[in-house]
Amino acid sequence: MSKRVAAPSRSEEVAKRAGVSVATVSRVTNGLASVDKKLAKRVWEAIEELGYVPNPQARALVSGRSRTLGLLVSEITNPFFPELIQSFEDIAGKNDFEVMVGSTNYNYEHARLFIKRLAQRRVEGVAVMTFRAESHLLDELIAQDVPMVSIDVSTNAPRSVVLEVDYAQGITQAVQHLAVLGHRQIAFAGGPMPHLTNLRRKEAFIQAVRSIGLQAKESQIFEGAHTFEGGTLAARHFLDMAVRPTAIICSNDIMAVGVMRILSQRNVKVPGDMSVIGFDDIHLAEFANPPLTTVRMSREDLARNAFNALQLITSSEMKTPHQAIRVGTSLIVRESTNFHAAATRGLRIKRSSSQATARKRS
Amino acid sequence: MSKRVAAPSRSEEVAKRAGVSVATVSRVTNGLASVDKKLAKRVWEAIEELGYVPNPQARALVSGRSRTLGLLVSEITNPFFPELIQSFEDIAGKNDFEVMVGSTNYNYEHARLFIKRLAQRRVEGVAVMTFRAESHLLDELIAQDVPMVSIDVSTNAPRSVVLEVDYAQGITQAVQHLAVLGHRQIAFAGGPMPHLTNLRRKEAFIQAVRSIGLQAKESQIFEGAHTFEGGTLAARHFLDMAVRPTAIICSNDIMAVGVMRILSQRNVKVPGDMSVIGFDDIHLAEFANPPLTTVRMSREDLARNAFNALQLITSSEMKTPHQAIRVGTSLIVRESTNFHAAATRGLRIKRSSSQATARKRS
DNA sequence: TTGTAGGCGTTATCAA
DNA sequence: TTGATAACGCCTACAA
Repeated sequence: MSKRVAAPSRSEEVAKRAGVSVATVSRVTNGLASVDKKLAKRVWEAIEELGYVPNPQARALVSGRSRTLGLLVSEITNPFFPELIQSFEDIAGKNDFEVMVGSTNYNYEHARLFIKRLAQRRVEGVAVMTFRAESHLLDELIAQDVPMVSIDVSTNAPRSVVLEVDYAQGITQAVQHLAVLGHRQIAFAGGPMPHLTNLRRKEAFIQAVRSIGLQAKESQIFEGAHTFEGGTLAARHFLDMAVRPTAIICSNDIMAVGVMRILSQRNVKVPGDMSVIGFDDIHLAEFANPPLTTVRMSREDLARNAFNALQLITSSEMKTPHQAIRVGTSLIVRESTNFHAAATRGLRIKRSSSQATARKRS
Repeated sequence: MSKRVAAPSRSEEVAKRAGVSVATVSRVTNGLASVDKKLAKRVWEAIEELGYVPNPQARALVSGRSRTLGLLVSEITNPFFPELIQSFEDIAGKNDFEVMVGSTNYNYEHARLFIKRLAQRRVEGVAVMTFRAESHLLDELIAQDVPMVSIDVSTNAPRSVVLEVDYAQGITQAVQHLAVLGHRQIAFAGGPMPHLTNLRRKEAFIQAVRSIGLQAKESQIFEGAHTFEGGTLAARHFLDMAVRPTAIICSNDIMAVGVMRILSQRNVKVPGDMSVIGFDDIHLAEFANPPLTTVRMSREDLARNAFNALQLITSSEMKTPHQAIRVGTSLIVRESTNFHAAATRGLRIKRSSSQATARKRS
């Protein structure tokens, strides 16, 4: 109820008011059982009246725990990340942790500076939520011996955990979804292959296509940039092929939007003439025209798992080191995919890896 | 060069190694002039060799300064904010401040919790970068007597500064841009008027329209939500009017995208049949089809001014209290605006507020 | 169950 | 200019 001004009160004042020692106040605020109920109540009242809040700096100093976590993303302005940041901060906040958010901006120096600040502030753990394997960065963190969780790329450092994204899950759903709609010429527009995540997405695609008995032709796989322009290039490539694909899976939503722009310019209707699928499920996907069918990678899952992993490492000293945590992906069907007239005759859909009938296109 | 592991070194170790006292080490790290050059050099060497980094918690404890700032936004996932957050963190980081980022999520309780955490962590200032006048929140902050900077809504608190966004600047540019293109029936799709920012945008529009000698008819002003759906509603409203506008200015980019969706569905070409202008200049604007002409409110300006204001309050005790800082807006012309065939005959464009010739539409 | 007192790593005050 | 040393606010043996 009461509002103090300026100088926050100290435990000593609380102690005085409650007629106990500061030690008892400390015990109460830390929930140690060994406090007489009556005293505890008096202390809580004093705390309430004074609006006392323990000084986290003093706490950190004596306990050696900063109750601060680091979160490193690629760019805050990349629409994939805000939701991840939000989720991570929420769960961290609920557990009384603050989080320092920083970005690599795809720039090693920029990232290094941030990591330096993390170390200075004595963070208790860092979540490296970037999709480029910045192994130098990981090394830097490892050298500081700070608990770490990363995506896809595992390290052999003792206090680190990796989040393994199951790209295959969602991409397989995407391919099967298209197959059910009658598509047999399915193309893939991927990102730069040096990056592990893109390689895995591509491989998941190839795997998925084969598993329904289709071939994964080289010409139907385009390697470009994960950008709008990358999408336009991919679209042009596929459109100019002798045998046009009837569907394009992009390894990123923004590429898909680029693809759709070119299709629109060339008067190729989506989804009438061409189905398009994205990856990530950023906001943009929903507002695209038409709304984009896409593979969702849940930022909430990523964040929660990252936080929990960090807690695990810090607390239980990890009996099972180098443990990997799986994070799923799943298809979100919107309006950019549909039946394709020219590719109607049935395909046998199957989930196992046994043989399926591949057919020639007429 | 050298990498330590685990336990960071303390100033005492540095002192020992350099053969000085901890006091001298402190003087060196804080750049106090009164240190012998030779000694200082020895200290720096020791610092380097040990990889010593001052413990910020201890520093904060004794200095009473947390070197932490708070940043409150509406939602991190709203594409307007990430750039603002990024800029704010960058400039703060460069000045050795950390920042705690939180969101209201348009939910008072959620915001209150965040503010509580800010107070607990003893932030030295808070930037309230939200566009709804959450005056309760401001009061909460004021009660804690923490330096504060807010947008649009000024308080009479001693240690607070307001950032006055000059909506009129960009909106006037937008209206004049349309006028030059021959538009005379210009409509405005605004957000909920209870919010000061929306009111100001609308008033800026009315002012701008009048200043070029046109009337601002009630029917040409739509009040809706700052959402995609809000845009669709606005578009329907305007499309169904007896005298259709030839251009629509939206007080938000996402509305503009909603407007364009309906236009596309009704086969109204943008910009051929209808020009559309947004507000904010979020990423989405660039990727819209066609790319959206919009009024940009610079997040970088906002962030920089907010940070500087906070510094000002904290340091110089502000000789001029309740000072307001102006932040400009400006038109970014892309492809959603153009000449309108049916509205060709010239308008006299003028920048001053003198009379202009208004003409009847034929 | 409670209180006393030492220490966490710095900075700031005072002598020297 | 430098060095002891007392804070800063809290936690945690250890004693009572």
